[in-house]
Amino acid sequence: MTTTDSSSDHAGLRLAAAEPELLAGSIRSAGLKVTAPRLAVLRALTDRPHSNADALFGLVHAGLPGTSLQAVYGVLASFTTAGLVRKIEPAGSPALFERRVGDNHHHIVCTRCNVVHDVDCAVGHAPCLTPADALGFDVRAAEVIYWGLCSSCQAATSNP
Amino acid sequence: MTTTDSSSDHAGLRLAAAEPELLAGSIRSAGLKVTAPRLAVLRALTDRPHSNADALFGLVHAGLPGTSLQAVYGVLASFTTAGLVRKIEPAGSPALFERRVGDNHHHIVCTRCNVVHDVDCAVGHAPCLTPADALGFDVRAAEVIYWGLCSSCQAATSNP
DNA sequence: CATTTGTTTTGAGTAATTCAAAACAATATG
DNA sequence: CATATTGTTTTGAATTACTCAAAACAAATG
Repeated sequence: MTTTDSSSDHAGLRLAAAEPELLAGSIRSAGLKVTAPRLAVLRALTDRPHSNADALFGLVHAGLPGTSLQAVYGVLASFTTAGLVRKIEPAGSPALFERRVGDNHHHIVCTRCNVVHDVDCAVGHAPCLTPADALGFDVRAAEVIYWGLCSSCQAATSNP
Repeated sequence: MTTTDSSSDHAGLRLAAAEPELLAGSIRSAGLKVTAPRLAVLRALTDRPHSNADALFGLVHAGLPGTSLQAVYGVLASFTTAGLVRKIEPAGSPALFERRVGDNHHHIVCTRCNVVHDVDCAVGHAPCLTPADALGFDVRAAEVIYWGLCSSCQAATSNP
């Protein structure tokens, strides 16, 4: 664990020290207790958006060896219901998580290497939120996933 | 097994008799052998689009008790790769299958009762096929899922 | 009708995730 | 600041949806 100097609040914010406080702050303001596994998951997710539970477990466990995979699942579940992270579930992939929430953004997934990137939708502000015929549904969200080949995989495919 | 009268091709098509032939025809023209489990799965999928493997197994097994769940998975896999059915995988749900393929249509899912309906996209012919920034991807498909409350669930929610 | 090729059965295995009880830790309270 | 309360994590097991592999079997082909 990094040295958390509790008297550091008198000084100017140094980035390395400030970051854990920011993470703790967002956990606290989501109404959740701040714990070491939660900080570690949130930091891992900051560094590696679109990670799955297993990858996050690997990152977290490296710095905090006591942490269990189930704890990571638990942290992710509480974060997701608290609106602190967003869970995405592309076909054929385990669930992925990201901190970018509250905006209406979508994803583009490479069918070959499975890399995921964020994309904003083409159609203005609230893209595709109105289907041609909502069939009486009260539509609350529209989820768009683009599938294709990322540029590296296009390159790898043309020169094999 | 229904009586397959191979001499029936001389007569006019009766609907009850014609249907198995139509099903067989589409299996054959997908380059697949026609078998009883395949006919049964395709028929079940005609009657109940957006079914999962388990539900299809139930329907198929009722009429063809020898059929195994793995056979249903096998049939669905071959149908999917042959382009005869489409597999959709909404978040939090097992995979669903439908016969409506080749057109660009999307889905609307009830967050309460999980009912699924087809929808055409609002934005013309190839909806959302162009993300704001494709990030160098060669985009091949766009998948849209709308989430909301279906009309029955809206009613059930307002008068509890 | 025999052969080939593809399909299904049977049985086992796996990945991702969830559940439950007990141990434990963070915040609220006296 | 000690303690109670509540929420979190650990440990261990279970479950769901799905895949794999070998042997038995059936459809199409010549």
